[in-house]
Amino acid sequence: MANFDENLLLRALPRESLHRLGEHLITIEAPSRAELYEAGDTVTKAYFPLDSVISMTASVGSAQGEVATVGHEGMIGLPTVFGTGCANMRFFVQIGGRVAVAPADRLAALLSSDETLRATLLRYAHAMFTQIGQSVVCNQRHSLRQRCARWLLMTHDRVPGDRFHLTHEALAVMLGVRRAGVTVAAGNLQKAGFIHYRRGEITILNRAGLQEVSCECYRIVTDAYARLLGTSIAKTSAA
Amino acid sequence: MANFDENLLLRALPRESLHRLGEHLITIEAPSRAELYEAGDTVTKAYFPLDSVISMTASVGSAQGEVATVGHEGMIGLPTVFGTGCANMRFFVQIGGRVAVAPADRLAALLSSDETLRATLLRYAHAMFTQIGQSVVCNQRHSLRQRCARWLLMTHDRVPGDRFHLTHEALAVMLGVRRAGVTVAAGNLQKAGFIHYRRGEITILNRAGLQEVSCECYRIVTDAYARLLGTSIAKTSAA
DNA sequence: AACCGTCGGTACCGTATTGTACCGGCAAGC
DNA sequence: GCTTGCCGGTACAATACGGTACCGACGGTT
Repeated sequence: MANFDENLLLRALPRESLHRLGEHLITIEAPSRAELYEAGDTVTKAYFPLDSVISMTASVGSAQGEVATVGHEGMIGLPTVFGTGCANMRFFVQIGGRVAVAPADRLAALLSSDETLRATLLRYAHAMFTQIGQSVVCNQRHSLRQRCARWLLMTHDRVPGDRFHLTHEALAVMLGVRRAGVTVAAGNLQKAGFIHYRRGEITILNRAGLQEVSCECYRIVTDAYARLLGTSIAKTSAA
Repeated sequence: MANFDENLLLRALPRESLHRLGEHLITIEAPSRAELYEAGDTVTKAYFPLDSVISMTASVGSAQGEVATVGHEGMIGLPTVFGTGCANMRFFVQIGGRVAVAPADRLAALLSSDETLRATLLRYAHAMFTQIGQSVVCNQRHSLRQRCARWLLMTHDRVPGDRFHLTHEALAVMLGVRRAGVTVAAGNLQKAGFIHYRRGEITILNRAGLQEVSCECYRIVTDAYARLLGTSIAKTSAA
């Protein structure tokens, strides 16, 4: 059983549901840039991040744009919950770490018998809906600086500690902007003393400052997950 | 029973499921700008648009930005399907028309007993996921001109005939840009002979032309709904 | 110690879009 | 008939961002 309740979604399950699902869960180490599945793939496994961060992307021409970020507050494998079984987005490991994995068919079997499990995962689907919906308007209206701060806050909430591996290049892909654009925006945040960068290693120094710069979307989405999970996913202070 | 199968999602239901749900459905006339529900509202009714178009919006500061468009291919009331019962977006009538309405508690009761109904609406949720996810990256990368063409195509697919009521002002709010910006973009499309504008009444003249200008997102989302419904929602030619 | 790939800082110009404003035409109401 | 909104066309400076390119610095490899 171990530490599966490091995942807040699993932790929100009643003891019996978690126990039944836990039978089929194993913990694996997910290296950065590993692919969980591609658009069009049949979903054979459900993933519950423990301290890793997964990016969900959609294709735009030949490139990929980030649609959502998933960490210890959620799961990857909603197609199984929806009963379609086919992913229509790409999922890959943005920040390496541990992930709990279960076979999708086991999860599907449990879903049909365990009312509470189904209810919880459907409520998660709704929270995810809110997250993605907010991102639609966020990309419409908010500046690179705001979105950059938001992304850093979201990621900080999902990793242990205040440091994680992330290059300007990777962040640029996520935000759908140029690498040079991120350098300017992130350099700004660094000058303000909110973060510290050093060759792909970023340290969060001042969350309050980042929240000041970030758009409201950070708070809106965080609140939605708090309602789902009964506990806030935002780090309390850090640095 | 009447014409509820004007809604493609209802039409995709097996005869018995539709019959049971139809018992509780009534058709109403939804006037433009009417509000179905606001963010935070308890969902008491489920709506199935017949020939109207509903906009789902999220708040950005004091304004609202469009997240998704729903027409005869879908429904409004996913919180009931997810079992949360609480809307976290605003829904209002973008283009007036008829809507089939059922009490949310009746739908909820049917969902727990009717496996096929539940499966169909969950598959719809997945299609909606795809639509919103694609919109996230669409707003990241595509020009106003492309998004404008896409919006017009999507709306054209959801209304009867080739004409509908829409001001530059309303379209600007939907796309999250200035009214003057829409005037330029739409004027462009008009000069190209793809559409015709006149005081809030727009006529689609050349779908092929619009598809040429529009981004791929139109096709990707349309295909996702085609897989769900078993039939394409795109108008075949029109003009 | 030399090498090379990764990473980030900076600069240039072009363009899409914003903010703001003004103006003319159509339509409905008195 | 006249007025009053609504609707759409246009203009202009300001800005945010894209495309591209170059360069220096660090770090792992041999």
